[in-house]
Amino acid sequence: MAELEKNYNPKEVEEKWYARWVEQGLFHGAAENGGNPYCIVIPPPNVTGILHMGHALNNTIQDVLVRWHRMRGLNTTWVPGTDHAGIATQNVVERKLHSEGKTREDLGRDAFLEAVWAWRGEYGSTIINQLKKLGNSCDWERERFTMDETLSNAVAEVFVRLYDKGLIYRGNYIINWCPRCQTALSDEESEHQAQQGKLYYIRYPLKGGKRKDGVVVATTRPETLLGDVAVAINPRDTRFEAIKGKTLLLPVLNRELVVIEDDFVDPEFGTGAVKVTPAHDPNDFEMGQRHNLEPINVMNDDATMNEQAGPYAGMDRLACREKLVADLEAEGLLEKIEDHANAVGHCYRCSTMVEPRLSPQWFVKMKPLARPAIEAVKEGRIRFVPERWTKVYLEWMENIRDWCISRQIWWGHRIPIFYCDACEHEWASKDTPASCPKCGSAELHQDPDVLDTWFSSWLWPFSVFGWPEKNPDLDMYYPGNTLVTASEIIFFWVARMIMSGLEFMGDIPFTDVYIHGTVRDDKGRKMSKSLGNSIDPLTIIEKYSADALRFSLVMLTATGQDVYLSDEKFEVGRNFGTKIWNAARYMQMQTKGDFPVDFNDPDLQCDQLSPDDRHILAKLHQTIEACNDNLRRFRFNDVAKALYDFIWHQYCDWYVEYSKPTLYGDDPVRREQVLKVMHYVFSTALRLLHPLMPFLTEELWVGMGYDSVSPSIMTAPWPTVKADEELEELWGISGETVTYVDAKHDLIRVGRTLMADYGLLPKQQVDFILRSAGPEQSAFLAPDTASIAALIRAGSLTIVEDHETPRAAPSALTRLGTLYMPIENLVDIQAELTRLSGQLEKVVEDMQRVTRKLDNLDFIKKAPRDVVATQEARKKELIEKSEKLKKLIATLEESA
RNA sequence: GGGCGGUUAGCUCAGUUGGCUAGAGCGACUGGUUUACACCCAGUAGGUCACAGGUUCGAGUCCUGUACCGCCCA
Repeated sequence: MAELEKNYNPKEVEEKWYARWVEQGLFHGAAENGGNPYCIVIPPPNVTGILHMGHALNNTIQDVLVRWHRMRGLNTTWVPGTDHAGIATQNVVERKLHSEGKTREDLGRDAFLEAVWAWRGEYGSTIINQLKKLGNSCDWERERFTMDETLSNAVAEVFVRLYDKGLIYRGNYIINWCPRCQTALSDEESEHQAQQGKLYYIRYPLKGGKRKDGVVVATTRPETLLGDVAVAINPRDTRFEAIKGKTLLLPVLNRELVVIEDDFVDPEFGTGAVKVTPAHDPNDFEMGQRHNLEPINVMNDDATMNEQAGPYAGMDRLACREKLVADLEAEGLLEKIEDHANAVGHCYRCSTMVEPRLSPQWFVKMKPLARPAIEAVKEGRIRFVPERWTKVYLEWMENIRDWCISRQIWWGHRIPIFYCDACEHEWASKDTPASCPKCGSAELHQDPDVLDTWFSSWLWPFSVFGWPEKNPDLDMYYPGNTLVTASEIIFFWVARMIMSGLEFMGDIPFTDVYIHGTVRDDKGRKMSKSLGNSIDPLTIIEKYSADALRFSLVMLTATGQDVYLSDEKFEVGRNFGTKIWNAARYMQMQTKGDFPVDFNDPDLQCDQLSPDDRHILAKLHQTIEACNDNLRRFRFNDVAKALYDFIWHQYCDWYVEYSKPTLYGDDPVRREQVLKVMHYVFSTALRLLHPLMPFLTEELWVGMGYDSVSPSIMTAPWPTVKADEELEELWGISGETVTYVDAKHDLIRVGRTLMADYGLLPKQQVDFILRSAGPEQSAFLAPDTASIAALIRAGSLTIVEDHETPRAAPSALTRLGTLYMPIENLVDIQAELTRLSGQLEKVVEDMQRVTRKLDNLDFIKKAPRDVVATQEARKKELIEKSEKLKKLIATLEESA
């Protein structure tokens, strides 16, 4: 056993162990090892990503699960990797090119892609290296990238299958267009942001009529009126009889507009008449289809106005809005402008305002895929934790819309659709064809677009294992067990993985979806680079250690609730680590040299165990049970709390303190027993804590010599719970003993409080007297007096029987008896009377409350028997307490 | 507009099937150079459980409504 240093050095320790674990292949799971599998696939971070607290929380939870199951002996793998983040990565590389004065068009497609791969080679493992700093026990041999050959193969395979099945189609619909990224986005990638906008009321004149004969429409986007082809009213709205069937004139352009009647129009909104712009609004598009209207697109790709916008051609959409509004006002056609709160879509990658726009894109037909995925969750084959997310999932799935999967960028999986230039045949093919299967022409071209990154992510649970190729890994690890993620990604990813798993594997991808909270700053704001409020996990690791980061995060994060963080909050974890380190140092000082511990068999002598030994053993087993229970229920903060309380308060505050007289004493038999108990308890606690604080626990595992039985704590067996009967038989642990020790702790606290109240210091060696509550208590107490006195920091403790009457002294009631602190010339009788009267008052109040309950016949009749019994016992206890207090007060008054 | 979450000690939050005498950490205050630890030890103070009704023998917990904060969807 190497001597532990006075101070724990996390940085050195963490680097050392991580390297060794990887070197020894401890993170790797393989099908050929057999056994029961446990598999988690990581939510792949963007290859452009930088570690933030959300990742830290997400990965810590996964690592806790993985380490726990690995210790339980399951064949465990946690597959890591990154996704190629099409838009984000392309943006990064384009920005870089831009700074060199180049565009991607200057390079051409192939050279540009080479540049992206080069960028990925240089910077793509940043986030992976950061994940390693957290201590994640990912199966690095299985690291995957969504653009890897096998994963790309899976993407093509899936595309072709869906295309041939008729579930992928090309269509001209309104999509979300990002003018900055110059690509289509899916509905999920357009983030609605609330903003204070304006509602413009614009008069559309009646053709051939007077100015006043027109109709006023309200719009939030006046610039789109240039693409108007109609004005719509609700057929039941009687206010517009005068214009039904008439023709209106579009302001400025004087285009002729028909008046249509459509149920979609909400008579309550604006004036009840709305402009119809089929090329720039999804609802208008549908109305246009119903009424056979020809859409007019008035914008270019970059959201400048095109030639259809007449005099506004070439202007940016917002500049156009400004100019147009001014022109309308000049013409007297602007009735009014109102403030109007609305939500506008923004690009999830660059936050540019999204433009709804008519455009030919590729879509996946989702309804058929959704059906089985809805069933899987409804039937409970997949479970959301916390459960409330089930509803969110089902709601979305039941109203699912087709998925726009084409992107007008270069970085990503190119759509495997080929066109014959000769016969215009269109088909999907995994491999690049040499000729048209229909007419044999070699004049072919491939669709220029690439697929949405999520179109590869949704295959992740099986593509990482080499699907569609059949292999043992896929058999072993699919379906996986738990998916750990945040709520933001339920639609993007979780729902789609369930659909793809069922469609292509014929089985669910995982059984549990654990949704953790969002990490926020201490003011409740989402952490973001632009707000500058992020806390960098690496800084925290530097300052407090990865273990501290992990433990604090888990301790602070209640199941599924958002967590508010600030720097100081990580002190909890650091302090806890230091506490454990010092407890280990204490044990090592006592052990002096190697002390063999077999954690499977602590080899204790039952008849040599004290109540305190039994008490800590009982609490340890309660803690194992609490850990198991809470881990199973994904209640990680309760796991952290149970361990914190056990190690710090039960073990360090009580047991270690209790051990001192024995370990510094001269009874070799007792000494050995206590040391064995300590090592058994400590080695077990370390294993329980390992998933939360992997580094510290490994360092101590080896440092304390426990590696003689199991070389690494990572692969040491997870502690097993012993049943109460077994504990009793093996070590004589009974409820009575545990109750006694709990009561003893109270007694000691009460003694300390008396001393503190009187400002007495240990060096004053106060002699306490305890009038025992009865012979049973006396029997328990007899061998403990010295240790109790030591823990109170008193000079001595004398147990006396009931009939003896101590003289007036500060005193307090405990379950084991009445404690007196007889001190010469120090008693302030009046102060002591006040103190005791205060206590009596409280007892009387409690007694009244209990009595009121017990006097209530309904309570006696209807409450369960044990609840009534508890109240009766409590009443008895309170009566005794009040009598004793009265007696104490009387004694004091006599001596006053 | 629809849905979800939150409101408990000065702060951050637990509180699971109603039995609570409402807990923890941090902070505050008092004391402490006890032979593991001041990143520590001992002790103390601090709560109308957002508000209003209801159900119940019994409500922080269940139901209805209100207010405020936050998130998601339209």
